[in-house]
Formats: sequence, C-alpha cells, structure tokens
Amino acid sequence: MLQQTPVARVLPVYERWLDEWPRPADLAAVPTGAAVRAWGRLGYPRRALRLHAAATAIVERHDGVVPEEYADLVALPGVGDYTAAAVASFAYRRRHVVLDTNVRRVLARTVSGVEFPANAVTRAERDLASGLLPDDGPTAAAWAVATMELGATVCVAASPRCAACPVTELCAWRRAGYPAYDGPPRRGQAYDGTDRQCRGRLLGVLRDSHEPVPHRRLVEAWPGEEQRERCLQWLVADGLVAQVGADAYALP
DNA sequence: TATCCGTGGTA
DNA sequence: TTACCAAGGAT
Repeated sequence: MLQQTPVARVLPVYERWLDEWPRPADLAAVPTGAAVRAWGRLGYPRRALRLHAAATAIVERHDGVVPEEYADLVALPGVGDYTAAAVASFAYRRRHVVLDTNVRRVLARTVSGVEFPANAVTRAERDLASGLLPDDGPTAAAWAVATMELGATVCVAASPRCAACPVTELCAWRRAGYPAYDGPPRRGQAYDGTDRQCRGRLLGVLRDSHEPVPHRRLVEAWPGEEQRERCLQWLVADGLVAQVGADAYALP
C-alpha cells in the first residue's frame, strides 16, 4: 500500500484491511474483487491484485507465514527490491539495504551534498548505502527505520526542516550552501485525458457499485469511445474487471 | 532503461 | 492554478 502512496492516506485503509484479513490465508480465501474494492482510492489498483496474489503464494509456498528470506520475499508478486528488504529488515531484523525514496534523499543530501538523488538507483548509490549499513541485523534494521523516518519527516523533498534535523552538523548539502538540484528534470506525470485517468474512472464506477454495472454506465463515465473500450478491455485483461453476461461488468 | 501503472494533498 | 510528488514494481 505504501508503494508510491503517502502514509497518511494508507493508514485508514490499512487498518480496515488488517481487521478484515489479519493473516495471508484470510486474504487468499476471498475473491480478488474484494481486495480491489477494499483498496478504495489508494491508486494503482493492480497492487491490490498483487497483494492478493502474494497472499495466495504465501499460503501455497510458505505455509501461510510471511517468509524471512529476501529471496523468498522478492519472488512474491508485487514485491520488489525495496519491499523485500523492508519486510526482511523491519519485520525480521535482517541486515538489508533498504533504499526507498526517503533514504535515497537523505543520503544524497547528507553524504553526496546534492538536493535530490538521480532518477534511477545507481551502483554508486547502492554501494554508498551498503557501506553505511551497520554490521549486525538488529542495528542495521534500526538504521533503516531511522534513515527512512528522517527522510519522511524532516529531510523532506520540499522545504526540509533543517532546523529540526539531528544531523545538520554532518550534512554535506548544508555545508555546500544548499545548492539547487541541477540534474535532468524529473519527469512530470500528466494525467488529464490519459489512459490512467480513463481506467481509474471506469474502475471507480464498478467499485462504487455492489451489483454488476450495465455498459451504459461506463459510457456515461467516459464518453470517448475508442479510449473507453480499449481501457475497459485492458482492465479485463489485467483481471481488475470481469465481464458479467453480455452487457454488464463488475469487480472480479 | 524508459515508461507505464492512480490518486490526492500541498505550496 | 498548476506542478510536484508520495515506504515502487513490472515490463
């Protein structure tokens, strides 16, 4: 849920989710549509599908227990390097480089002396983070939490709260006089009129209904026929939408 | 590796 | 008002 989504928006959904499905087996036992519906407006609804698939895989491969090994975690649907490292570190106190957007920004500033990290994680960046990581698991896990939290609450992207920062004295970016970011522009994300907006609109109609929705309702939600029909079939192919009968659609 | 995958709060 | 951008992942 936290992938590319602010903590404050995740919290209420997360709490309801765990209340309903406290164990992987509980989630794996319900239809995928239930997960998509409970996902609400968190965005990137395919994550709901993948979380459901991960729960199913955990039941099948790991006897219903979230695995401790990075290799097992990263093999789960929707779990990449960051999430595998975060779970192994935070939940199991294993030693892993937890390199999320917050940690990357903290290291870019405090160590490298630049305002923002590069667009993609570089080898040098990973080596830097690895070299700073404490040797033993529990201490490394505390380090991971601390650096991430520092980035999330103090060393934030816009208007960092340097006056409240516990490591201002060793910050290379501060020492250099806070030079502005001079790298390539970080790509914006146009949204109006895009397939993403269209898909979101269509899925929203189905999510807000507890019964199959006639195609007419989708036409009302997105007038552009070519894009609407293409995105609708795309949603079906993704498994986010199921066609019910000849002329109706619903969550799977 | 560049691009695509939603959504909403904020300055 | 419009950008920015938020505990990334898959292809």
